[in-house]
Amino acid sequence: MKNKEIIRSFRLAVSLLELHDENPFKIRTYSNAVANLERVDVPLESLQISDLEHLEGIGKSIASKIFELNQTGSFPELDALLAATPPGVVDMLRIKGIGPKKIRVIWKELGVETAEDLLQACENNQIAALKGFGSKTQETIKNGLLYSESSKGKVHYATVEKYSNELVSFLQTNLQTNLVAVAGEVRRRLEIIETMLFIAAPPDPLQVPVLLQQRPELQFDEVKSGPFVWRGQETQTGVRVEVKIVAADSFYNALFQYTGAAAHLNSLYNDTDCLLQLVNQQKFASEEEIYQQAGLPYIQPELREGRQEIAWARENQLPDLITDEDLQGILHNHTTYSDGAHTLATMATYCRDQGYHYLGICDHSKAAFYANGLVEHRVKEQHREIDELNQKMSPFRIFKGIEADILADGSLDYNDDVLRTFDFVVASIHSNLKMEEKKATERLLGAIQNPFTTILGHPTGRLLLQREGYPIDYKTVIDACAFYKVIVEINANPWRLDLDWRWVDYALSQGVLLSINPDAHSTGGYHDMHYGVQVARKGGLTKEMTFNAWPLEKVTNYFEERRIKALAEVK
DNA sequence: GCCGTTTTCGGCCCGACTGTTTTCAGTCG
Repeated sequence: MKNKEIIRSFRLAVSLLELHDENPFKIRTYSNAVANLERVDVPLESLQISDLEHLEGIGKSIASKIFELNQTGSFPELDALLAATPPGVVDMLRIKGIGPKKIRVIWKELGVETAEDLLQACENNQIAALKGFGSKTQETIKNGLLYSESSKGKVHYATVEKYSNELVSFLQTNLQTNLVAVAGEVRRRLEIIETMLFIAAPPDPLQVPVLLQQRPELQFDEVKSGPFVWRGQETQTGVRVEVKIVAADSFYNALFQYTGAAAHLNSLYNDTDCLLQLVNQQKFASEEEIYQQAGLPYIQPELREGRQEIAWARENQLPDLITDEDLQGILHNHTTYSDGAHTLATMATYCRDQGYHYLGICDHSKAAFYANGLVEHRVKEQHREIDELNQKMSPFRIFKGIEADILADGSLDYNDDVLRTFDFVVASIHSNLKMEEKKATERLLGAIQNPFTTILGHPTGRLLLQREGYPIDYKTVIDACAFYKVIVEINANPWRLDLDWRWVDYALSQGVLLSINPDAHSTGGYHDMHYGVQVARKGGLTKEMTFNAWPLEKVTNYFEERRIKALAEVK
């Protein structure tokens, strides 16, 4: 069992223990164990019970539970807790804004055991009438339910990327043709995927369902399928799968038609004709040929959303999109100083060995107590270690950064004397996420105006498919970043991808630089940068405007100049 | 349930906010 799955099981156990009103100290122990397990960087399944017991926060009891999880996929106490809880109540734990205590009340007092009943209870005002509840809590629950309902069957792009490539290879190999490709949302690199769509031109259409039947993870939906379309579901993720079967000479027409969003296909490429009409008129031997026929340069799939790519193409102004290989360094990363899994030295070495030239360490600041945020003397300690490593690892460079919490009033949680010791500062909101647009925007503006703020971190705090970000006035925030020369982060974590790519072109139009930051909490986290690049490309981001695609020297100078300017301002 | 002893019991991480209260419990990060 992977560490992540083990941790997930214990997290569930924590919630269930809370739900069943168990001893709070026992709950705290489990919860501590989760926090400690997150920092373990060896596979837990490789450890014996005696090794497990030596881990911090893990005693005899939890050690044997971890061991049993590995053997059987569960442990008796978890099974017992699950058996004592209706599945619908377990699902309710996912709703943001209410926790186990409130769920317990709803379950016990009202006998609500499913999401449907819960929604009904909200509609009937039964929730608001409960002791300790009110109309706002009821509204929160209702919104949470509707949000999770709307998230059903949807997954993050990162969840399907590898799988969809594998399925293409599988079909190509077994159909003995190269004419199989990913289309649709996945090819356009949308951050959320509802359907994995494939186009295949097999020698014999009947081969496709036969082959797909060999895949145990795929469930066939006979009713929705036809002779030239296979529809079903990938059962691990619940995401829909669709394979369109076409003749070889229609392959590129189909690929084109099922890649672009409707708005792209319906766009006029001259004064009278749209791309869809064009592609219905004749057969093409490549997508390049289609655009050529339309008198346009080739448009990358991720841009085909029907926004302004046609206008760009018509003026020959298509951006030269950023690539994974363009990135020179990795900014905004955590270490064991705060809530990361790997030490500073490990994070630095791995970064260098991946071929990058610089690393920005941005552990949590002191207000983030829950994440072991750095109080002032630990900042100094970290800076000493960075100095030492920089000596050893030169010309590779570690920048002293911090992810400073933006407090409720828009100020940062260190004073200027501390802020001045960093090479750069990523300012992010982590607390009080429930805000009106005006308050959230003003809070961000406060941070943007701080002369020490270098980068604005995950601007909306959203967690895709889990919670919406706080609402912000994007234009005002981006305009302020332009005015105060603050770089905007594209947080590359597949759950965040925040700044949303739909605002990248506006930021660029205002001259705002963007930085693709993984927010890595382990060395593996660096690889999330790939997802950041994907959405950045959708937004039209170029190498020139990607801050961490700049070479080391240029980045060093930028930080230095900004710091000097900040020091002059606060004097 | 874990830990660290004043070493087999007793104590056990925060701070802010919200929504509900009318002094505080629940939730979040």
